[in-house]
Amino acid sequence: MKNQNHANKKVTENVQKISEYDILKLDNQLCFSLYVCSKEIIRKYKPLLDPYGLTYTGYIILLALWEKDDITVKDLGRKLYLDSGTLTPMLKKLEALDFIKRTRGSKDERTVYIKLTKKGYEFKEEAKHIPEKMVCSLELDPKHGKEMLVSLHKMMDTFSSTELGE
Amino acid sequence: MKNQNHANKKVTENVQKISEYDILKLDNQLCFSLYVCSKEIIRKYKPLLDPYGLTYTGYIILLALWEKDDITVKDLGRKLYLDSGTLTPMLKKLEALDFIKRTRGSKDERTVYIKLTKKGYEFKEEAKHIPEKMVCSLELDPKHGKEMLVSLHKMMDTFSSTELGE
DNA sequence: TTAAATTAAATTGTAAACAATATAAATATT
DNA sequence: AATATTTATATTGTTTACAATTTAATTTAA
Repeated sequence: MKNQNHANKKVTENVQKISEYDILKLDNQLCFSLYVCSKEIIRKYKPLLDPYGLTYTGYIILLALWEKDDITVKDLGRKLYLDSGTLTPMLKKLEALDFIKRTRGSKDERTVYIKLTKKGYEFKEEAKHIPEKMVCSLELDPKHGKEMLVSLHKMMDTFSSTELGE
Repeated sequence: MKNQNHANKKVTENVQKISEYDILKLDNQLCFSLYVCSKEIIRKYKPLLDPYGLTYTGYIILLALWEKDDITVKDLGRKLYLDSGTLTPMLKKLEALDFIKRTRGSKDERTVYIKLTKKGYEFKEEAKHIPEKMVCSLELDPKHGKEMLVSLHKMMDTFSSTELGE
């Protein structure tokens, strides 16, 4: 008990005075660390994707298509949180690289369907090794990684319900 | 026991077959959710920062300066994970808005020191309300938020040690 | 059935970010 | 001291991303 008291006192001494401005400190800002981590991880992807002529954005488009092929630009945008202003040029590039094919819907001429080509489909086999390499280079504790995923997905749910709502 | 067996069987039926490709699913990719969350949160900052002529990047530069004023471009870049290609034009803009002042070091003419102006310093008072509003709009469980911060900072440490190392 | 409103994708213009390079100052080497 | 190397910032060119607008097709309302 005595000991505990003593310990507490020590802590109190060392503890920094909590200011009303603490909320403005970079280290306390979730968005800043999300922003830095995503940028830096995407930078780490670069050397792994470069050999295939892919950028991170091209890569996540393929990830989406491997889960569900033959999807409209709109649905792709909903899945990836990207709009046509970003997707249209990106998809043209992926088509030029022969990963995908874009075709106007016959029933509704406004929609454009995105389909994987043979090359695009088969690239999945090669791509399996990309996340493996990334996990290594991040030296991330898998348990914390999973917890983070859960929290981030909760957050993402609030985004889609407010803005891109259905 | 019998019951449990039965339950297990049911679960096994419902459970999706785990494939070697699961690692490629968007929902399992940490980077993708970091990327989406940071983008979407930054989007939420926009209406809060617009009235002051600030972008998110300008805002985090001010956050850094409120913690430590009179800092070189290099140190600012280290803190914010940004390079001079991004910072130089950004800092010129902040100077034009009279938030900061840029002055060449007298001892070492290569360095540029960034100092808050009166307006820049006083804006801190106003800015206090920005993160408060953000936290609300994110409806984030504070406990999960803190856990996430810890994990993200661990990750950030690995970035700086490898690339920008000192 | 025509006019108005909505929708999907494309386009245009702009800002952020980075890679690569340039410039100029400081430091190290010979 | 003169040259080479390193360092800090600036510049240039390119890509990603988004907001805002346009175009064309579809749906709704009159």
